[in-house]
Amino acid sequence: MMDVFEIEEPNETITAPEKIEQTVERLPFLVDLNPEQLQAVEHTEGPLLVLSGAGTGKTRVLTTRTAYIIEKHLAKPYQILAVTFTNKAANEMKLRLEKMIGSAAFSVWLGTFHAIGVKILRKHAEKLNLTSDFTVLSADDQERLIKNILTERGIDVKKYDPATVLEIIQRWKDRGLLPQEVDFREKKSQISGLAFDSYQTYQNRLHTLNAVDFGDLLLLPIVLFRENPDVLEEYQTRFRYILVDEYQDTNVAQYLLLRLLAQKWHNICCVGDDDQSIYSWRGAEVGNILSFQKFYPDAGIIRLERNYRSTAHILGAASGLISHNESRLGKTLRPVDDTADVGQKVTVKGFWNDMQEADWVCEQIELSQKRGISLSQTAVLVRATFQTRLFEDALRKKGLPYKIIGGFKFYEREEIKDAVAYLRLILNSNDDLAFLRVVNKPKRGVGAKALEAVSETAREKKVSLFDAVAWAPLKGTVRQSLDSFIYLIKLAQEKAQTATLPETARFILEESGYMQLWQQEKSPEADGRIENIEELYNVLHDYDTIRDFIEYASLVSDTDETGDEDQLVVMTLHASKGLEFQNVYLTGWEEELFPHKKALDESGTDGLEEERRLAYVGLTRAKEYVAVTYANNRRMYGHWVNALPSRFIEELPPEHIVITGTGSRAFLPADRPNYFDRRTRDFDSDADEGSVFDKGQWKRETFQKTAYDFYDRLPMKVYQTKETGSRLGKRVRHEIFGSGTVIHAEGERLDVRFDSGEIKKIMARFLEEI
DNA sequence: GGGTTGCCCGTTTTT
DNA sequence: CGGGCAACCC
Repeated sequence: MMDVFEIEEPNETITAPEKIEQTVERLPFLVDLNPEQLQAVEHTEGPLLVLSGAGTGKTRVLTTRTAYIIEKHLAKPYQILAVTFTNKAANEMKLRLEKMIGSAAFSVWLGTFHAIGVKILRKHAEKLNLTSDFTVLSADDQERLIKNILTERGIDVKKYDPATVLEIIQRWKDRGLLPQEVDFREKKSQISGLAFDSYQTYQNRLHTLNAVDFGDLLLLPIVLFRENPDVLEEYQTRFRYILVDEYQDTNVAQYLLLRLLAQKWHNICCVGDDDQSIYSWRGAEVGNILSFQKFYPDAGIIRLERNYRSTAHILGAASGLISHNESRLGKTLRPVDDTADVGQKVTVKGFWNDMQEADWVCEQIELSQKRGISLSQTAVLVRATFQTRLFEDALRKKGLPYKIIGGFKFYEREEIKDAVAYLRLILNSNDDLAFLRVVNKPKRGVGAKALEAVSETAREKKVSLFDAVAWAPLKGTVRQSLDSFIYLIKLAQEKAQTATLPETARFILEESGYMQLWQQEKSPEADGRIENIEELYNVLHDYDTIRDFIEYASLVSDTDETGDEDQLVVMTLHASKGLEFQNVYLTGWEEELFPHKKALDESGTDGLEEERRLAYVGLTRAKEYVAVTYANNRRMYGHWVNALPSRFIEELPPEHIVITGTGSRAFLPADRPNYFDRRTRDFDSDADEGSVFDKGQWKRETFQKTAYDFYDRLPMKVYQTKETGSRLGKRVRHEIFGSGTVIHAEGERLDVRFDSGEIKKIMARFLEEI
């Protein structure tokens, strides 16, 4: 739950840390640590990078370190910032911390990057010309918005995919770039040109909606800090210690944010594993971890290599595989105990086709279940979601209880989004996006024509769609049904004053006829949808206000799986990161599927290495047993495709694997070029010296603003005194109003006389200097 | 304004 | 093969 930040910290004076001496003699929780972990906990002052291999106890280090800082009175709980990527990780940490230090755990600023971002933004929203109740757009809201923008510009959205445009914009945001900061040379293709041209409009539109998107939750705090050094200082002073989980997955924006916050005390501890960086396609910059020392020259580095999870054979297989990667800091996983049983070798098995593969896996699972291995200790991992269907069928046939993870997220389901939109409308009837979502759901006879009339009126009167209904030129049934829709929402708003959240929700969904919509439908999914809404009511019980709930729902994508039942899981390799199982089945190890063709086509060697890291993640999920499988023939999109075993299979050291059945290596064509022999790989030859970061990893077109340019540029920007007056007289360009001259400047608010003669107040960030 | 057909496309997706 | 979506028709 998102109850992370509720405690207001007491306003007490802070004693300088050096003045406090160790008041706590024995910290019992330290005895469980191995020497490296202990070192990571005790090295509190100055930047520290903890390279933490899979299964080496990084969460333990993070939580213990936090507890240590508090118990040693180096800082108050509320002076510590601990960030994670997922809510799950944040909750886990909070729970463990509470066990160690009790309720003080709840005063630590502990949450996801995005939750921290939202918290900061809400507090200072007005400085960014937002109000503190801004909405966080969901992924589909974002897409609809960008689609509207493209359509308005007469772009054929069939030819130019809005999702791609949005993605390009997101990547810019991931790199901390505002519209005016994106280099025009990034218009490398037609589609990126479109993104370039739409980015500013997109931001303007968000702004009018009093909304932000996910990227903004990181980007806007940076803007806030850049433009308000006093605000930045407040946070810098507060956060004496910063801890970061999964550092290999941070993007540039997150890096910048951390850097800003850590600038005063420099006590930043980042924990991560470069070998598990699998989200570069989402904007993660593995460079953040690879060049930590470059950013923080006085940084300490500690390697955690003692693996508490897997057997020696599994570790050997994983280490052997990942050693084929060039771009890594280098780390070798060792079993904790050399004398322990080395366990079973990794099983490698090939099949004629995908169905046989699935059948075999399910059979094995059934067998091991009979031998006493619980299903919940078993995972089937796939590269792509379409593979899950096969296992679904096979498992159902066998009657084995299973759960497919991923794909359909609770809060992304149509019915849940609809229900949430109703709630949003009750919370704030000016929420135009919510209005649009539900105004004709169930059907109220409100079509495009009526909506156009309403939005026309809204534009004229400068009011929300909701308020515009009253004035809009509507007649007949549309008039009637819209009026009663408005009335119903108002009624619900009243009810919300006194009723509980589930009651309010039930009221609006029943009275609006929304539930009926699904009750009448006879499709097999309809029942599921109703169940989901019932489940939503359950979730709502945990919240006091719509606002609290919306905040939660907009930042959390899945219901934290309750899963007490003994069922096995089928999921993607990506989704498996951070989890562990006794037995793991790694399926579909075939060329083009894994490594995936697209990864190779789009990102070449970097792509291949990321795929290999994915394989490494998969292998290291297992405690005792791993089976790697592949099929020679696979049904894809209706036709049969044949495939070669994955090159990754060849990269597994022979001494750690056992090849069984038809899965002979003879399947590998003898004449296949050794295109994955790393010695023959085409690599940047002039980069033999220097950090890992300098090697081939960062071959980018020189014009592109790499993370580096921005990293170097940033501190200056922040410490620059505000250049209020200097903007006077500057020639600027605005996305919509065209070019003009700055005639008055008041902080970031500028008065611009546009060439059309119009004078407008515009925020500097919406302008581009020309 | 709403239902139906036919066409396109098909990796991964922490928030 | 099958879902999603836009053009198309009633």
